[in-house]
Amino acid sequence: MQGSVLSGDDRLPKYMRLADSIRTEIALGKRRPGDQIASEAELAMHYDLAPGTVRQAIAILVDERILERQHGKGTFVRHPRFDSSMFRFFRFLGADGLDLEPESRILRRLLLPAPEHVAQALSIDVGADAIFMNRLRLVDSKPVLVEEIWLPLPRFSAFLEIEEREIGPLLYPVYDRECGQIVARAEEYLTAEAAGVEFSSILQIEPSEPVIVIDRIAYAYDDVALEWRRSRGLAKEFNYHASIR
Amino acid sequence: MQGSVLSGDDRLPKYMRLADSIRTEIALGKRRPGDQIASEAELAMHYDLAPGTVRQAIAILVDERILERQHGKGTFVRHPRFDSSMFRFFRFLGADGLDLEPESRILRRLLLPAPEHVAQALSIDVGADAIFMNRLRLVDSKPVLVEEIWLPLPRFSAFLEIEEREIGPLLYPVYDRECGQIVARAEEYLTAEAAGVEFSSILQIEPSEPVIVIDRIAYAYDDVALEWRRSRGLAKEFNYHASIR
DNA sequence: TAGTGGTCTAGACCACGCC
DNA sequence: GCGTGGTCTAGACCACTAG
Repeated sequence: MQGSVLSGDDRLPKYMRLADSIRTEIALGKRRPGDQIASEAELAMHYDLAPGTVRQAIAILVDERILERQHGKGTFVRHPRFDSSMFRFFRFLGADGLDLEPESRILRRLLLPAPEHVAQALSIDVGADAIFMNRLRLVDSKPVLVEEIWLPLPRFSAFLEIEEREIGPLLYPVYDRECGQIVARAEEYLTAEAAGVEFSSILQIEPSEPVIVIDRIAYAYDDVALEWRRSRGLAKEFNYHASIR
Repeated sequence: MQGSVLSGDDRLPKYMRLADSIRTEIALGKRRPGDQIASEAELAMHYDLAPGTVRQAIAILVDERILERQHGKGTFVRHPRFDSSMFRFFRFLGADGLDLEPESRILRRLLLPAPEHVAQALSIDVGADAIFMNRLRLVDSKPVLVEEIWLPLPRFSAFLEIEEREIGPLLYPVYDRECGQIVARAEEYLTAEAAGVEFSSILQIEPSEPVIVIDRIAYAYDDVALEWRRSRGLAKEFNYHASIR
């Protein structure tokens, strides 16, 4: 049992360096969502650490929602599942009172020069070609959400080639399957404005009606920005809940 | 050092029962924000626990933002300070580009029968008398926020007697000082709507302009609901940020 | 029954803040 | 120098899951 050595700055605590090491493995794709990682005892043996130190490292990653523990089974790379997270903001109820996954209709998908705010978020050059996509989300054939989505090249070049019928309402599984890009977390910025002429006609409301605007930047495990998205939805359907301490 | 015994359900882990016990002490007011709690070694001695078990208990309360640890100094009851937390949503910048604490002007303060949604949130009877307060918040003498605030009786009866000039822009310190009520956490619900005639005239905007509506229920350490508040502010000034994983 | 994470013990030594 | 929390060790035993 040749004790492997922790890499990284040895002035850092061992539990941090072990957490970094596991996080990096996941970022590199050596471990994928759903995979089981080595048991605490195995990790302790492998890195020549006390069990408590290993637990501390895993606790960090559980807290970051990168891993999840299942008592009696093992520790697993967590499935990030917030593609349909607009449900955190909007409730789309069907006739039966149940949540509906809005249908998706792609209006445009093409290469365009990235505007400044997008380029900056995605760390690409202003004016460099990027994939732009315009989607409409509908419930009962009624539009509820418009999305503008930007994806950087060459990371997502495969995305332009996919047939439209292969793209369902959930994009992040497509990014993973077709482009090998896993979205691990996101930052969202929220505001509200009057719909205005452009979006009121798309959303079939009055130009003066308020819409919620949600900007989202999605990141990979290694903090590379993968997607910029701006969604506009009817304020009427919007309700957000937050706990503060 | 006669070993005290942990109270509570002895089927629960000891670290949870210790955390409950400390939390209860704070809820009862035996420990107040800013107070230092016993050191880990003292707690371990007092309850006849291993140091690691005590650490685990404290970690829970640190995670709940009830305690905070300061290396080399001790562990303290945290000061909940989110009265001015509208800053998490709205940025009110002065001419110098710095954050401003909006001034506060009380429009009304009186006893009224509680409407249903308020009564439910505060766990009082519908129609029972409660304190209602209407405030306007201003920056550079321009209105930016209107608030409707409800407080339950008899808990807050002293609040009606306070002179208006003693009530500053921050209410929670007043609740503590004058009524002995400490706000420990809150739940917020956010939506947007057109201002409408009533609020557009107060906020000096067009009735069609969008406003953000934030409902907040504030709770004590023992989860008793202390305050119901609805704030309306200019959507233009609003920007909210959230990280999701 | 074997293997996993969850709880708990009983320490040692280090790093920090303060006097 | 002293008391605090932070890191780390080296285990034991319990509770849960699965074959």
